[in-house]
Amino acid sequence: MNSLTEENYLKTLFILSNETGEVNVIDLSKRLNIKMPTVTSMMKKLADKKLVYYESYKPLRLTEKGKKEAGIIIRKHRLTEMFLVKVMGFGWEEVHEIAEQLEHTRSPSFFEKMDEMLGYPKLDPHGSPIPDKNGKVEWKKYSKLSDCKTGDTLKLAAVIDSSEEFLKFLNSRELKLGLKVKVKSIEPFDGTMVISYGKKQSETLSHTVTERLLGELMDI
Amino acid sequence: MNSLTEENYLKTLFILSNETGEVNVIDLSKRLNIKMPTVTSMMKKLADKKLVYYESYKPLRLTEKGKKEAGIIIRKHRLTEMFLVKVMGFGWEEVHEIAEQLEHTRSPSFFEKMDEMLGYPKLDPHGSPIPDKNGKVEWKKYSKLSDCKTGDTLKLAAVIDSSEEFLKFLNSRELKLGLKVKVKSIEPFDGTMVISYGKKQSETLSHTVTERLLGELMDI
DNA sequence: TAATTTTGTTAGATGAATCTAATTTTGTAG
DNA sequence: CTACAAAATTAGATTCATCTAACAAAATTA
Ligand SMILES: [Mn+2]
Ligand SMILES: [Mn+2]
Ligand SMILES: [Mn+2]
Ligand SMILES: [Mn+2]
Repeated sequence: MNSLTEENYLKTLFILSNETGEVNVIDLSKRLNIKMPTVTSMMKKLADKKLVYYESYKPLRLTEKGKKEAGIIIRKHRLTEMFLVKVMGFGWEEVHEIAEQLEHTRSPSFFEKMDEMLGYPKLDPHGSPIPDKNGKVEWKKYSKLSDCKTGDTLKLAAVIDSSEEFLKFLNSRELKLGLKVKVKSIEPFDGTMVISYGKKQSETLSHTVTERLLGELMDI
Repeated sequence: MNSLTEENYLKTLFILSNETGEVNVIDLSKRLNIKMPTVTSMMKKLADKKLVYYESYKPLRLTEKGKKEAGIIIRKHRLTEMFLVKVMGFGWEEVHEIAEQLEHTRSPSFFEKMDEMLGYPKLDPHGSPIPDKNGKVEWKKYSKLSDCKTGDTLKLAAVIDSSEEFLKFLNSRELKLGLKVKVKSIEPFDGTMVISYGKKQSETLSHTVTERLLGELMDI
């Protein structure tokens, strides 16, 4: 069995790999708020457990075993988020922190039951895919709103950031997944966008916001 | 904030105090499966935090602060058990181990929501009272079935042991809380009882079982 | 009361997960 | 190609929670 600490390293390494391809010690260190020497020694420990390939000064990579275990933790995290929203009535902005804790619960039947009650969902409340019981996951390739051009229409499908602050901001603008947003103009200097969606005729979003919104580009 | 480890000591000390009055190092040690020197040093630490009164060779006692914190953990444990049974459909024999983990979750709103969904229950699935938000709890004084005499009728209200094995045994005999059981005879040698309840005309229970069953004595 | 058993404490060690400081390796910019 | 900066590693310390071994106090038994 892996400790809670090890689980957090595995999960974060898995997610970073899918975000950015290569993951270096410093990346994990920043994401986990843990100093680099600590990360190095944990990588050696995980390598001993055959969960990570580790070679000094080389990028960090999960083994197949590591990917599987990480995927299962992410599964538990995302099922929990879905459960908190759909069954318990939490807002999507409230669930990430709670799931961060519950994801370490050791009880297959607890998550089985959630899955069943939810009707075997494929996505979490933030649009991220829920890995299957073997930790396997298909990552859809969405476009970032920030990469759209004037005139494009994007159907929002996922957020890149599940923090309470960001999601509260989206709530305040009535931005939710499923909405079709149209790019009305882009400020060349800093990428600020003016968009329209639903009843909103023109809403201004900073680049910081638009690069955290993913969706499918609609033709027309 | 207290660590998960500290929380388990507090909770166990609280429960043992109410079970047996005085609690000594050896009692906590046995209940937690932790060696006595470890318990002693943890008691010193909790005393520094004003959660426990500690004097060498004296019984262990929680301070008011300690009782409150312990009560709140027990509240989370018992609300969780109730939630697992009533909302998620687990059997009463399956929930203790899961609650043992979830009780350490740091999220007041998570337990608020459970409480709300359950309609502010006063008892957990094993008949134990759920402490209020300040950790206060009223322990009802029930009679043990093992203390009953031939001819007595006891309305089952709580079990003393929430382990999966014991509750599965009760399930196998269709023994549940709320049932009225009548003592038909008692073997003087070892206290084995023959009882009747529901459709069962005569069921034989060992002392080990009857001393774990609590209820209210019915007159008549 | 004296001997023995039980309970509790002290002392010192260990492993997990973290840190800081110092050093080394790698990458980059002139 | 050298110098500097960034990234990574090594070495050594710290804190938490645990253990074993040795000793001491309290309780029980004879
Ligand atoms: Mn999340
Ligand atoms: Mn976590
Ligand atoms: Mn329980
Ligand atoms: Mn616990």
